[in-house]
Amino acid sequence: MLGVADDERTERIKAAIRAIPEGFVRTYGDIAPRTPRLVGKVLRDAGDEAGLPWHRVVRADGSVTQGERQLKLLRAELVPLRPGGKKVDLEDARFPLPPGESPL
DNA sequence: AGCGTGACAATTA
DNA sequence: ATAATTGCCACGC
Repeated sequence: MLGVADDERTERIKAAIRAIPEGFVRTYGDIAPRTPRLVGKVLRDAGDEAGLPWHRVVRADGSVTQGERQLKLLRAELVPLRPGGKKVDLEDARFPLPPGESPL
């Protein structure tokens, strides 16, 4: 079995990330208002090839965690960036909360 | 139980 | 706008 028992918290986070459509982003705090660091841990543990759109997860101020590598992926998906191109325009790119996934 | 660490967030200077 | 500080909470040893 490849995927084994991820904790419910971890699984919930993965699902939330997977739910981000192309062209949009969500912040760590939006996914887990109380434990944004858990999200980072999950992403790091998952790796770049985990099937998760990790590049669509950005910080609360619109800055990205993985630098140019992530920015390139975001630009490729037409994600609205702020002048300067270093941060995401959250006002336009932030994906609304999908039904069924309410933050604690 | 304590201690250190972290793909964070909000505040203050 | 950048840097430093504090708060937060979950994980691993």
